Amino acid sequence: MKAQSANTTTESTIQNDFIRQIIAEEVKTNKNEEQVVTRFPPEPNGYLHIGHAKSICLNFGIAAEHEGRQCYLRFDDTNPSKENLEYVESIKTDVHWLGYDWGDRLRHSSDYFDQLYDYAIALIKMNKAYVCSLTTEQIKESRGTLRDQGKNSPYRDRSISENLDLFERMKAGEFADGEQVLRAKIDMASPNLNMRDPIIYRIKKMPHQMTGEKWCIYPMYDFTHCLSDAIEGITHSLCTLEFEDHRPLYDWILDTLKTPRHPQQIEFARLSLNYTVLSKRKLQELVENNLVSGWDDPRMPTLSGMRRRGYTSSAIRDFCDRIGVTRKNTQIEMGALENCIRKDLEAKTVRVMAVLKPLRVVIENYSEDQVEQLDAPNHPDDASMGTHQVPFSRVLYIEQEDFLEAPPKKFFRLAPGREVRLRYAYFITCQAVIKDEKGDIVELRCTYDPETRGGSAPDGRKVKGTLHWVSESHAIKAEVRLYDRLFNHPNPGADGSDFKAALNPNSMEVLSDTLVEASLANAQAGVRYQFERKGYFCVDPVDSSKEALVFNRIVTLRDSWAKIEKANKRA
RNA sequence: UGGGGUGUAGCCAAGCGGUAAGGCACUGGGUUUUGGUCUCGGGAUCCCAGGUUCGAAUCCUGGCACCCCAGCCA
Repeated sequence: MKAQSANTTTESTIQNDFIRQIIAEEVKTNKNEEQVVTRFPPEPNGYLHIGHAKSICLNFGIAAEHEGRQCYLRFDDTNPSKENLEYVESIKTDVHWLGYDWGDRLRHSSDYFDQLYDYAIALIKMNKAYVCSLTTEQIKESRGTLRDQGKNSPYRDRSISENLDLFERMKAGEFADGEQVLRAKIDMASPNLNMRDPIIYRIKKMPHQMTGEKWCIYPMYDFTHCLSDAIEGITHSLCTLEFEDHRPLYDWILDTLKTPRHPQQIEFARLSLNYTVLSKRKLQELVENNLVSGWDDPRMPTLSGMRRRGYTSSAIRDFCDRIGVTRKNTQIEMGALENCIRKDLEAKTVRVMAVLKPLRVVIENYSEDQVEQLDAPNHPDDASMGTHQVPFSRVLYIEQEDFLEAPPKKFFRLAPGREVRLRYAYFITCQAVIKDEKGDIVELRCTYDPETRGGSAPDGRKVKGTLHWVSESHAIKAEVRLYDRLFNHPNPGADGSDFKAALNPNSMEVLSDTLVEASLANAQAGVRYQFERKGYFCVDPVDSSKEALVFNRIVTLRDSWAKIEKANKRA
């Protein structure tokens, strides 16, 4: 049996956020005769990030909790100038990886272009929409400001037949981009800017990733989204807070067109994480300026980046469960995310030894030609995970930071004359320190106690420190990439400066002389390990090969010695 | 002195008139062949001010702070 509690990743906490409460109440009072249906509606104009994961978990999660289990994956592709198929594919990959399946409910807003066009015609016929011939600047001017109401367009009272004709000609390509737009006729005096005769169709003479050359007019988000929801039979249209002001328009369109269904829009706060940025625009900027290696750079908060880094989807789902869903703008600490991945990996990961920054150790009383295979459990608290063997010999390497000539208080590791345990092996005592001409330590001469094989002394004597190690002649050289937070400011760019100025120059440290234990010879791409005492690592799926292993550090272990060290320095 | 939102511990977050859950972080102890894990313990009177009530984080009034909105982006 595992020592830790069972509900780390398999059982998720029962969620009862305000949205689920609303839905539960409605189900109870049978408001929706149909079942609960949701949708995740990304625009394919970038890669998904951890913020999208929150929405995915919410939408697919809620659907899964109700009869029918329906959640659509809908690409909101109404702007061909920003969208492309590469993004579509990456989004599908990421949603699946996160553990969700849309079944046969894959849709594009562009699937509805014909219906949307008909709805626009209907609006015109109801005298609720008109073609406006004002220029972009004129529309902007007449819209008014936050304080002052707008002015009616001189084209607002065109006849229905003229509007029908003009709209038809817009569709036929008779006008240039920007020359005409279709606007909903609502109220230019509304205090809500979205209601001041919003544009619902614009001319864009460019091919669309899905519909090709068929259209040169494209519907705007506000017109498209509510109708797409209605067409699909979405019952609850969950979106982020900035769309709150759009809800009256969402409702106006559906009410005015008397759609058979009227989904309910509910807004929640988007995720914000400190020490990173979660905005497709900013992430794209990092990619385009080569400040990271790509959308899947392991330092990126994108799902593809986190996946490559070694994050598990279960940890991300757990994270989304823990942060909750509210209407409060908050900033979550990176530590909360790290806690989730540590917790997940703690239970699942095989323990191995890897010396990141090696220091040579010669065991003087161990014969040169001897090699012992020592048993090492794969997991200290889960015998069912089995064991593996690690070779021990006369020349070893330990971590440089595990030896100090002049150890401070509470330093339990190796020092001249001190005895420590080599994990799963023997107690060793440092007898001499060898330095080069510059005075740098290059080697330690130690002795071992043959009686302590396996790591405990028959006489009952204790040692405070246990070090990880590798055997020189058996170890495998590997590259290790130590990742740290991408930014060194909790809220990059918040003070009005360029967010890129807050980039952490030390967000990646590449170690090329790392030595890993022999059992890692066949480490497969994407597999995660715990390097004992150092952290969780993942075989890089892109750059690693059997000949040249590359490991990414997913996250460090909690390090209480680092805290003591810090406190020592302060004192 | 336009409209829409939000304010519970350092960070999240329950609470829905009956006397402040939980998690993360921090911190103290125990266990431990990872200074890991596990485990036990420690912190708030709920933005402020009035009011209603036997009783308010929860209701009312008035403030204050912060966020969002003036793309032919989503």
